[in-house]
Amino acid sequence: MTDTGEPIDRALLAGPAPEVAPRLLNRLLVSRIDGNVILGRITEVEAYTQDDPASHTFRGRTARNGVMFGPAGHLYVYLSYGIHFCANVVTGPEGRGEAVLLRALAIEGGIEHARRRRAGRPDRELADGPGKLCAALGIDRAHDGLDVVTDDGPLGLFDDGVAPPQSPRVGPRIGITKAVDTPWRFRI
DNA sequence: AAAGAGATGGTCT
DNA sequence: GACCATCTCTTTT
Repeated sequence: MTDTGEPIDRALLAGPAPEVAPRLLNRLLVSRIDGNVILGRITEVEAYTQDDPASHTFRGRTARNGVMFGPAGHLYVYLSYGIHFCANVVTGPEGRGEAVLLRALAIEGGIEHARRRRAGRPDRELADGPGKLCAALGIDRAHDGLDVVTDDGPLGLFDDGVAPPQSPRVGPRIGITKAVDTPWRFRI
């Protein structure tokens, strides 16, 4: 089995999303969906909190966003623009309604499976967007609520010893219309 | 290289 | 019935 290190510490995810987000850079997201093992290193993320007008949780709990109010370390998956799935890692204390959107990955293992799921695209475009990374790894709404801080699920977050960047590139988030100046986007 | 527009469906008002 | 935490393809510079 590939050396992916160990699952990341759930306690690390219990902090505020804007603090957790940059620490997820360079972690490994491992997919075993449909029996295909794919490793992706996280290269871009965004933080969303409950006080944040751009967040799905800003107006309170609904059927869709319920997972974001649950315990840290679970995955919040939603359908974007009726076409693409987007995946978030829930952060903060239970009841708080915040998460980190996974925006981009560098595929480091099982790339042949990612290529098949993203047929016709060059390697650098396999997972360089939130919808694209879900397509490449096979993530869909069946995975909403899944615990990703475990070493034996279909999806897992791992720390293989590569440190997060000391000075990630920080800037405003993408594709939103509210709180457009809040600098909660982090990338390598 | 940049800009524009259509696709497409669930969620919430 | 409006509004999207997007992507891709087409058209224009």
